[in-house]
Amino acid sequence: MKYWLMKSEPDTYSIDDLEREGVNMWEGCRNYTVRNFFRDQFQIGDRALFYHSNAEPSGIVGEMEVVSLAYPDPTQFDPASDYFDPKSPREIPRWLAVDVRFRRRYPRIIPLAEIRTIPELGAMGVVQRGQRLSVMPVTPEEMRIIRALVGLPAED
DNA sequence: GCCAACGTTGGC
DNA sequence: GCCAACGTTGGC
Repeated sequence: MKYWLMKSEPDTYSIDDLEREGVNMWEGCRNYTVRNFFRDQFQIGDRALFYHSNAEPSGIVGEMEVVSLAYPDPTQFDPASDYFDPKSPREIPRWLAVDVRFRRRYPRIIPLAEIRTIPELGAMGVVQRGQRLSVMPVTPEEMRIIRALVGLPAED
């Protein structure tokens, strides 16, 4: 099982939305590194931290579970979508999506400012200057530390 | 709202 | 295939 961190602006899609809906298609990623993570590394059962970006405060707000393998993101073919990509060939879709399921909301937000104070979390992409990937891997040790911050066991 | 960082695009 | 211009991300 792999661990991930996935960012969303809560004004666009928040953990409240995911908690209400249960399962959601994580669509609209238009970055090749993220596309390759989806294609090559995402597995059903992987866990992901839900991170609110451009938020007050920005930080980790809960966890979700990957419940599908990657599949072509339908929004790339939808002219009405903000994510429409007219250059993506239908036969070889350029962009992928995965389905995620709500697992838990943390009892409190873990703000980015707090993550920055923990030396063992210094390698996380989310604390690194200029790191803008919306999906990035998290190590088991980082996951353990983050869960401990909110009183959860390392395994669940 | 500002702006640094960096991925992507496109001219050549 | 280089690289400048442009657009986007996202913290502050």
